[in-house]
Amino acid sequence: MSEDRRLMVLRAIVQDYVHTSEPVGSKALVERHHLGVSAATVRNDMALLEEEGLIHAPHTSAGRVPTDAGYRVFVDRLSAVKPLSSGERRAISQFLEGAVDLDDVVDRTVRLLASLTRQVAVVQYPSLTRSTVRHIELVPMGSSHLMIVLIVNTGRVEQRVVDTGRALSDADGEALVSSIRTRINEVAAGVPFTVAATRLRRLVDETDETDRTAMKAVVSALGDALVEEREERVVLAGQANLARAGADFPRTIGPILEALEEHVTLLRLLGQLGDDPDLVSVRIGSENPVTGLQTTSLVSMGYGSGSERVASLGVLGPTRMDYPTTMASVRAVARYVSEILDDNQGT
Amino acid sequence: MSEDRRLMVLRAIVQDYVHTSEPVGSKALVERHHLGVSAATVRNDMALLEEEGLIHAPHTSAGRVPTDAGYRVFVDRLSAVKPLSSGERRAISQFLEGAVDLDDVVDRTVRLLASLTRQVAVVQYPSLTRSTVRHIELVPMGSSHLMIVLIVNTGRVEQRVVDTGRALSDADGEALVSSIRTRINEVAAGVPFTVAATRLRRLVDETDETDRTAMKAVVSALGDALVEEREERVVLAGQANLARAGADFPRTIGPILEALEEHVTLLRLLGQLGDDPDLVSVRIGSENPVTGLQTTSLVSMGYGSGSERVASLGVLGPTRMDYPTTMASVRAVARYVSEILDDNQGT
DNA sequence: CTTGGCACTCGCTGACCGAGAGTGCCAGAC
DNA sequence: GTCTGGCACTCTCGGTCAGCGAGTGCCAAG
Repeated sequence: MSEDRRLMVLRAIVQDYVHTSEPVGSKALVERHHLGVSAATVRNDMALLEEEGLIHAPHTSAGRVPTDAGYRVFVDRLSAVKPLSSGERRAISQFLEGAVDLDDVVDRTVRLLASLTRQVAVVQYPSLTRSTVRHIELVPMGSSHLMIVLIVNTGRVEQRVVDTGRALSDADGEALVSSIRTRINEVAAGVPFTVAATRLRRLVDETDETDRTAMKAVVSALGDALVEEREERVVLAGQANLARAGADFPRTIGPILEALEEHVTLLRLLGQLGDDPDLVSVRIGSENPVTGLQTTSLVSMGYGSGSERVASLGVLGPTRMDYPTTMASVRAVARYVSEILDDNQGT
Repeated sequence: MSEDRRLMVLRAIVQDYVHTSEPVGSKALVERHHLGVSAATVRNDMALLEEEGLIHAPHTSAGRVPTDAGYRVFVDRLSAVKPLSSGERRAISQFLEGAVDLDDVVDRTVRLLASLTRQVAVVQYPSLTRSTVRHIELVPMGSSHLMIVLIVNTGRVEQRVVDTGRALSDADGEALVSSIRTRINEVAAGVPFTVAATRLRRLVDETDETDRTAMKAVVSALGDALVEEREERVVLAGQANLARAGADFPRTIGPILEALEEHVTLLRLLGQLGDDPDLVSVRIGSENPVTGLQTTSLVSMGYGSGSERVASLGVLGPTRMDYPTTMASVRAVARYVSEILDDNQGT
C-alpha cells in the first residue's frame, strides 16, 4: 500500500470536491482521474485516509469530504501555487497603477482582490508602528486655534486642531508658531513614531515658561495622533461573495458577517502571519482561533514598501476553496502593492 | 363600514406582523388588540383592505401581511415617530462626542446607527460640492517635490505630491514656494470649490514665465484634488444584521449584499431625499428603484453643519421593520451629527 | 352594519417507500 | 502482499399521502 498513492487520492478528492462541492465517491474518482487502480482499491485508501483524519464521510453511505487537516496536507504537500496568466498580471498592475493616493491604493487593492478571487478581501492599512514622521506642519486657524498636520513617510496624513489659548494672528503669535514648527520638526522629522513621541515630550520641558502651554498643547495633540494612528485599520470588500457560496455555510453566514465587523480581531488574525513573511500564509477552518470564522479559511500575505512588511492583506472564503489559484492571486496582488508603495515611497 | 376602523385594523396588522413576523389572522387580531368588534367584522375589513392593495394573503388560508403600499399608509398616516428615551439620547450624544476628527465622526455614526437600529447603517461622507477651501499648505519634500495639503472647511484634508522640476531647497526655491503659497491662498482660501478651481486656473496665466511651470504643476494637482474629492463616499456597518433577519429575505441576501457594494448607486439613492430635507424620508420595498433592494426599506435623512444639508445617512432593513422607532433613531442621530459638525465648524 | 356559524381551502408535518449512491468486507487473482 | 470484482448493507433524498389546524368567505339572523 503505497503512501504516495494515498496522497494522490487525497489530492484528487480535494480537487473534485472543490470543483463539484459534493462528497466524492470512489467510483466517480477513478472515472475522472486516471489513477490506474480500481474503485475498490481507492476505497481501501479512503478508509486509511479517514483513519488518519484527513477525510470524512458526512454519513455512512455518502462520498468523502476533506477535513481541515486534509486541506492542510493538500496545501502543504500536494499543490503548487499556480502562476497567473500574463493577462491577469497586466490587468492587476494596470488597475493598481491608476491610484492617486494611499487611500486609493488600499481601496483599489481590496476591490481587486475581491473580484479576482470572488471572495471576501481584507486589506490592512499600512501599519504605522514602524512609520516615521516625515514632516509636521502648523496652520493657524481662527484667533487662537492651530491645525496640526502630521505627515507620515507612508504618505498618510493626520490632522488635529488645538486651542493654544493665545492670540496667534499678531506678530508675536506668528513668531511663536514658526518657532514651534521649527523645533518640533528638528526633533521629530525623519524619526520613528515611538522615538518622536518621547523626544517631543522632552521638548516641552525645555521650552520657556511663556511658550510652554502652547507647546504643551501641540505636543499633547501630536502624542494623541501618534498613538491613535498606531491603532490599525482594515478595509473589506466582496462580502456579497459569501452569499454566493451559501452552500458551504449551512446557515452560518450571520456569524461570519459578524466576525468580519470585528475589525480588531481581524487585525489580530492578519497580524499572526506565518514564519516567513514573504510566503503566503494559509489558515484553514478550525486552525482559525476566531469564533465564527471556523468554517472559513484565510489566505494572507504581508506587504509593504522596501524590505519591511508593514501590513498584510488577504482573502477569506469557505474552507472549500481553490487554494492554488487563490494563493497565486493573493501573492501577486501583495507583490504589486508593495511595488507601488515602493515607487511612491521615494518621492 | 367606517374607514377609520379599517385603518385601525391595518395598523394592528402592521404592528403584529412586525412583532411576530407571521401572517396575522382575524382571530389573533381581536385577541391582541381590543377593537371592540368581532373576528368576522375584522374579516370583512380585511377583505376590503386587500381589495385596496394594502394587505395581501400569501395563500388562500393564511393570515394577512402588509404590502409595500400598506406600509406606506402606515408610515404616512398611522404612526408617530416615537421619541427616544432620555437615556438613549444621552448615550448617543456621549458616543458621538468622543470623536476626534471627521473620519472618526463618520465611523462612530455608522456604527452607532447600526447597533441602535440593529440594521444596516449607511452614512454618506459630507459632500464637498458645497465645501470651501480653508487653507492650502505647501511642504517641500526631497529635492524638487512639493507636498500640497488642501484643508477643507468641513475638516477634511487632502494631500498630493507633485514634482515641480526645480530645486526647492536653496534660497530661491524657498522664496518660490512661499510666494506660490501666498498667492494661491489669496485667491482660494475661504472660497467654494468650484470658484476656487477657476480662479486658480486663471492664476497660472498671471504668473511670471520663470515660475509658471511650478505654479502650473501645483494648480493642476489642486484641480485634481478638488474634482476628486467631489466624488462622494459612503460608509456601511451592520451587514451582519441582514443575516439575523434572514426570515425576511427568502434566499435573497446575496443580491442585497451586492447592491450594498455598489456605492455609486447607494449614493444616488441617498441623494434622492424627500421634499423636506428636515424630515425623515422612507423608501419602502418596491418604491426603491435599485434592483436587489426591492425587499428592503431605506430610512434616511439629511445632515450637515449649519443650515446646509451636505449629506445623508440612514439605515436599510427589511420592509418588515419597526418604522416608528427606526425613524426616531435615524432622526436623532442625524441631528446629533449635525450638531457635532456645527461645533467643529467654528474652530 | 355586525355577528355567529359553517363549509372549504391550503400549507405543514410526519410516515412511508423506492431509488440511487456509496461503503465495507470477503474471497479469489496476480 | 496487494489489488480487484462482487455483494450485502446503510443511509440520504425525493415523492406521495393522509391528517391537522389555522384561517377564510359567505350566509342568514340579530
